[in-house]
Amino acid sequence: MSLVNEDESGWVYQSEDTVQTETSPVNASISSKCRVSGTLNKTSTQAPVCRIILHFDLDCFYAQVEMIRNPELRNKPLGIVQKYIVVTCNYLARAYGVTKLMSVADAKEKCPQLVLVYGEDLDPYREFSYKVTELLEGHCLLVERLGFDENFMDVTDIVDAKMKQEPEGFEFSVNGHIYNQHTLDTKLEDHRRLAVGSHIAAELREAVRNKLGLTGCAGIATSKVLAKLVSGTFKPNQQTTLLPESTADLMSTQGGLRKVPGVGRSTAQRLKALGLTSVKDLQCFPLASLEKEFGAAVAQRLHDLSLGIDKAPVKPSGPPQSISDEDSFKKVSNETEVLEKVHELLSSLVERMYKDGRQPGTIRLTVRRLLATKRESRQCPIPSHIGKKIFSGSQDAKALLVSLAMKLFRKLIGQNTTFHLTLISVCFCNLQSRGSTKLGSIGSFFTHQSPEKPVCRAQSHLPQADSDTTLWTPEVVCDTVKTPPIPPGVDPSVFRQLPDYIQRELTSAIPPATSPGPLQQKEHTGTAQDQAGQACTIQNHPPLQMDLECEFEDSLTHPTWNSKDVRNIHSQPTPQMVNDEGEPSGLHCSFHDSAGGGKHMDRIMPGMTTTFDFPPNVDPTVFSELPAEVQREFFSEWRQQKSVAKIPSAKKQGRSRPSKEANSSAAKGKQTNNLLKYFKPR
DNA sequence: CCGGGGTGGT
DNA sequence: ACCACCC
Repeated sequence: MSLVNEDESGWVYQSEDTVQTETSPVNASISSKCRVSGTLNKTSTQAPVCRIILHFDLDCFYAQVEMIRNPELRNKPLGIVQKYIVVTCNYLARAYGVTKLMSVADAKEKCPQLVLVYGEDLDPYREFSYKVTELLEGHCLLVERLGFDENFMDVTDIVDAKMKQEPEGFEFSVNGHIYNQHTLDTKLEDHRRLAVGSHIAAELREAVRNKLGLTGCAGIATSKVLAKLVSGTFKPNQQTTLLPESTADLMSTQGGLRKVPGVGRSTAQRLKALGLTSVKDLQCFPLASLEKEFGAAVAQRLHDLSLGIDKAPVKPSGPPQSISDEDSFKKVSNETEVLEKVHELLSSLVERMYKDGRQPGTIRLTVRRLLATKRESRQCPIPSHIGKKIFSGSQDAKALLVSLAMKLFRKLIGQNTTFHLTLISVCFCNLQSRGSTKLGSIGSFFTHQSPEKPVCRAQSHLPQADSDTTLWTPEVVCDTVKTPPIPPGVDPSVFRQLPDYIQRELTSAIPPATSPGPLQQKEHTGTAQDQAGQACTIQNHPPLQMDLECEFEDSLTHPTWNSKDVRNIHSQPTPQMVNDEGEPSGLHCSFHDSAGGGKHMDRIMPGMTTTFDFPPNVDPTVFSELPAEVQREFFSEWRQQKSVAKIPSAKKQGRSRPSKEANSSAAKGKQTNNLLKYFKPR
């Protein structure tokens, strides 16, 4: 990037950051702030100042999404599980000591009543994630995603605009916390601008909460690193503004170098080898010495970061650069199994790719071998005739891609070599926008939508009435409890440190000592090596989720099923609708999943008991012994029957397309009957 | 390092 | 193709 940027206003912003070499690094970080020297060619009276950067970080995002999808989970300690790992959990669970990336066994030990939900299918999270980004983009186009649950935003221009509007004697104030309780000095331009930024952040958080039902934290600062680091100061659902004078403090109070975004595991190791473990160590380390280890560019960046200096602009993310799907497992060691996995992955991928509306130019296959920490990959171009088939939704696409992927696989593994894989991943990249030329470079955002409709990058897991309707619980959850007893199993010191409303939620979550609903523990009649160490119930998450997943999956595996139907069906029910359906509710049956159930179910630890929405006339034991394929097919068909029975019509979602092969319902019906007969009705 | 994703640099 | 980084 060039040193000089010119923005629309005619200002010339020039970075002037030769400060690092100065005497005290700490002072440097303060004085260098975000100083910009403005040379103007327009009428203006003031020197332009620093950028105002916001960082948004949703609170335990996956857990929030699951609590929206199934509000019954709201007042329960909840963990989201992938394979045998609790990847995240809500705050109730955290109060019991459950943490991110804890094993299911450990988590259950900390919190026996922990409710677990499978989170291996990322579609719902991806969808909510993009909804958040899109909402932010509605206010300012400079939005950069970081993972699914964080966004940066450069609101400098909005701040500038608002500043101009304010009357002369306007009283500036900061919304939310100020880091270190530093006092706002309204005589300082930077302070005023940050104060305005804090109000923008508050508005945006409110919008996200009102429109999407999601809470999160925000950090307001003058650079991305600082905004990010400061946003975590007050944790759930709060925001913090960093005034530049507190920069050194923020940086030096970071636990270790690993806390600085940009310093990963390997960099931290190398720094440690140089004797550097704290942020201050790095700040004080001579740049020249750093350059010997890392080269000039990286050294400079690291040094900057240690001072909270981050010149990286907020880069609008736009639509994703790649779309991938992966699966990990204990063992895949023959080509047939590989073929199966690749088929599964591509089923989901092709559908996602189609909904995206772009055409992938490249496919990549990645594997991880047993005991290998490294991954290996091979990639190749996708012949454009195949790419077009994906784009147009042709059912042939998948088979062609599977054989392409298998060629890549052989290139990786060799001909008749033995192998033991623990992961396979397929990735589409080099995504090309097609058509819709008027929309120009952002065309990919909008391709394939009906003109008035913005893109559908995501699918349909959102509650239907999308405006301000109430799915989530209001802010005050339970006012009635004044001095709550501390729930059993909770560390009292931890408990007291929790925010008030969490404490209230926690206590209100103490089991009413009545009948164990479907959410309660179930015994398991353990089989082989019980990896989880103990029985646990994974919340079915259905009825809603099974509806969604089964039908979704089915649409991909069934050449005969027009996927348009699928979108219509699964976009229909809202979570509440499903809940109060009063349906004979398909008893919640549990069975050992070793034979597989829904997507990915077959790879869960053997000892785990799984709760499903289950047809009443089917013997679970018999069912569990069926091949996974058959189980899956059965489920989707059973679901489909239920859905068809109760859903009159529906609209919306996804790319609309010509309903060519419209009715294969007949075929489906037949298959269903064929499958159901395995279970001898009545 | 686990998980299922993503990004960018060489 | 791999490496680093992020969540």
